Amino acid sequence: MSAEYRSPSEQQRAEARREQILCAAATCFRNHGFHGASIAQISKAAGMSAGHIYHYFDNKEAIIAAIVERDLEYLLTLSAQLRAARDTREAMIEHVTEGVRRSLEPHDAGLKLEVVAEAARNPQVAEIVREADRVCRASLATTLRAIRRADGHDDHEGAIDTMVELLAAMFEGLMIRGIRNPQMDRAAVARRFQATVRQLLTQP
Amino acid sequence: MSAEYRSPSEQQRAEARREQILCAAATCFRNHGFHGASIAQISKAAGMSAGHIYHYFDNKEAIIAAIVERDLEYLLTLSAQLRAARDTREAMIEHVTEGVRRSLEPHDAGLKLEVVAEAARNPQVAEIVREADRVCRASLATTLRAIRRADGHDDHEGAIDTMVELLAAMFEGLMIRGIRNPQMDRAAVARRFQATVRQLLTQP
DNA sequence: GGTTCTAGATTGAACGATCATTCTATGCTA
DNA sequence: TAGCATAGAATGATCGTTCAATCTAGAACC
Repeated sequence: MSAEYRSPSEQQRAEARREQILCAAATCFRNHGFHGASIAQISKAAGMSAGHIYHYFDNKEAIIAAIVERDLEYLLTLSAQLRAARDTREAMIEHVTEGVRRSLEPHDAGLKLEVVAEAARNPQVAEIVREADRVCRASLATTLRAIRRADGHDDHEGAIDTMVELLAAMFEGLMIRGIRNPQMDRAAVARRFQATVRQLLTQP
Repeated sequence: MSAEYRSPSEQQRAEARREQILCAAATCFRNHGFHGASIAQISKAAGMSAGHIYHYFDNKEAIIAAIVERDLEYLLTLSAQLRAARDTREAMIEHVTEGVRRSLEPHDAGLKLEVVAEAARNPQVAEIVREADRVCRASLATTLRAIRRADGHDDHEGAIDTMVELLAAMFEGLMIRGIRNPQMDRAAVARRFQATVRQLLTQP
């Protein structure tokens, strides 16, 4: 077998191994934080030796970076789905409940907050996070513009971007709320969010 | 000097020492995270030996807990100030700009996100955070109820709590937005936030 | 088809650094 | 001189990372 050639099954196997490490690392990071989780813990969770992890990742930072990069696709596929809907505005408003539920999922929220906190102090992570956010904002802005145009509104450039920021702040803030106040009335909050989004989309 | 008695100057000195440690620790936690910051770093930043820190705090966790407890008063004094204003509603809307500015302050936001991320995994920190949040929510709810009553609205119990959650999510979410998208148009976002808060307060 | 060979997969011990914490000795103040 | 404040060395654990040794699965040859 030459040094360059890799059989498909070998590539698959390597990819599966990487994924195995990333899943284990995500769990450890969620439970102990980026610096609180050790390679020893991650390797145990991934069911392999500590040294072997270094065959797939240069160092611990590279694992963090890889985890951050994985989480981009959800909002993109959502945005595409909404645009494909018959009535994009109502589809989006309809989807608010699901968005609230997702933001309150402690499983997802914990890791995402960990990532943002790390981005606040680690320039390498910050760059990845900001690029991903840029892509998501652009996608959401396109959807929003389509909705507003369909309703006959002609917003200037910055107005759409500001709507995107408000929407993002609401749902990202909800991740924090879920941790700070786990007893909140989720159904009532979902309804209030829905009403607020509707106002935002339909205002003159 | 008896074991129990402490002169006022001694108490002051001890309190100043504690504060010195907490300030240094806050800086270190903000820059490196809770687990990334070491006692050695904190002691160097505080200008004292590592061992001496253990005269004032049982362990590293106790420092974290003390830092979390310090950050309660801002929202409480704000809430009281608003209620003391001639027109509480307009005072609150007026204050949105300042609130947006504060949420986007990376200095504050970084540490607060670090605290919330820690609360998501550390039950001891979670308890402190949730109690502080409970107090803040109650205070904000009182202010909101006063505004709504003054305008002749009679909201049922849960409605006010849900408004509080939406407001909190917006401003706490803005801390995340400031990290994920530092280039956002802050003035435009502030205006949009102001309009949204106004709609929230004046709706039927 | 069975044997040999080989190169990547994998392990676990070893490394030096650093961690939180403890302890002892000394400085200082009243 | 008594007792707290303080420093800094010592401790044992654990950290991220490296490395030499072993395993294993398939290619090559007979």
